[in-house]
Amino acid sequence: MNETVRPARRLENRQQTESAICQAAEKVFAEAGFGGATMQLIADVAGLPKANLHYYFATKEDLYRRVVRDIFEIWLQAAEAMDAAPGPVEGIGAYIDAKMEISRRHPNGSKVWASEVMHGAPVIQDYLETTLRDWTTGRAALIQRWVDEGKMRAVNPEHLLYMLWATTQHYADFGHQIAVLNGGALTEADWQAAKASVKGMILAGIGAL
Amino acid sequence: MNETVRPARRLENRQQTESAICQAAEKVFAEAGFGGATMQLIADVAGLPKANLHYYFATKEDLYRRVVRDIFEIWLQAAEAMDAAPGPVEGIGAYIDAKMEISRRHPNGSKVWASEVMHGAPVIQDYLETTLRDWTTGRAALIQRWVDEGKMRAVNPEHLLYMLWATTQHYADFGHQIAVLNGGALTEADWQAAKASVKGMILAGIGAL
DNA sequence: TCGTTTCCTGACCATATGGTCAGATATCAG
DNA sequence: CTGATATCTGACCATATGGTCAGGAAACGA
Repeated sequence: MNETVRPARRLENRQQTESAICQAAEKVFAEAGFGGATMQLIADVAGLPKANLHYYFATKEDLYRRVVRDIFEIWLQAAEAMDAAPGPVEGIGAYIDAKMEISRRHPNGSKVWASEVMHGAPVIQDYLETTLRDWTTGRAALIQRWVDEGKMRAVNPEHLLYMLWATTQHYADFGHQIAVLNGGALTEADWQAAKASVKGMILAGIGAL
Repeated sequence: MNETVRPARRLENRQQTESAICQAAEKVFAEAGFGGATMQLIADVAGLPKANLHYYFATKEDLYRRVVRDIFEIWLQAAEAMDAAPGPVEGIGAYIDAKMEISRRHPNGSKVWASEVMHGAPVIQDYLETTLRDWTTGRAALIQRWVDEGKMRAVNPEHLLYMLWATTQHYADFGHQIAVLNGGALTEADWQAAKASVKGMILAGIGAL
């Protein structure tokens, strides 16, 4: 029951295997969607027998839930950059940087989340209604404070947040489309340009530049 | 072979049935993804026997391809508003209005497209490489012209287009999430506010307001 | 009316999938 | 070393799915 009781050797193995499964699952779920993904394929990618997956995750949905939760945690952490900031230029700028970096490093997680929401959030409805809602309310209030203090143009805070999510996640979710139009995957320089473009547009849009 | 030869009664029936199938398919594909959608469910939604679907569309992929193509056509039409415009305020403003309206009226089509692209565009790769690429090149040139004429701030035209797509389609693709955060589906007033917010932010962002 | 073509459909099939389970294997505490 | 526990896996199963097909019904031209 208690994981701290579990011996070192086994615990290490367990974490390693679980991590491999999650990584494989994230990739497969992102590329095929929940319905299109198969436990067999995830097992193959992870290099494990299918039955072993069911030892770690009872059902496909359990595994999926874990993958979605992971990306959500990552996003929540990225938001902390926004809180300590003295104003919108630093706060929103840092948030954009962080979100863009996540789109670059975790494109599959972003896709899984997008897919889940698009399908009506059947397994993460509670996250939306609790954690995300609270988070949104708090940041909207922060933005409103900046507006009241005359640090930025009077924009609707919620819609600004939607725009931040939309623009940054677009580079993950629609990465394939962008790559095709770009004539190949984005280079380091391309990513810097993308980041600068998004930041420049939005900061100018809120009148903070 | 030639459809104009087909008698009126049959032609009318055929179009009606085909339309019903496409409408049902769009809904089901959007809600379940390509892999998760079943011909049986599409048939049920359309109110037809499953075998009948296969009379109109040989395979699931054929039907899917049709649905994706339909939304793509709609988007292409929306772009025409941009061309005749004398400058960015009218052109981009009209484009945002049109895209937002499509997000509102055809959220399912937008989701199907997003899902397709996220999965690596297995069936519409050619659209991306031909039609969409040409379209993008043309509009980027138009935007660059506006920049050169001093009608707007010097922004990267491609990234501006990505931002336009991201922000407008977000209201369709993530409509569920937005509805939850909004405490219910967007009302007419909410949509007007969303439209105004997106337009205001972006037009200010490109220095055209 | 009549033969022809198009349209429709229930029943069926091969296959793939999520999940199970008994038994083998490895690791552990004592 | 030994018994107990956790981990692993090949073989298996019930079910669901995309797709087929033979034959019936409806619409058509003449």
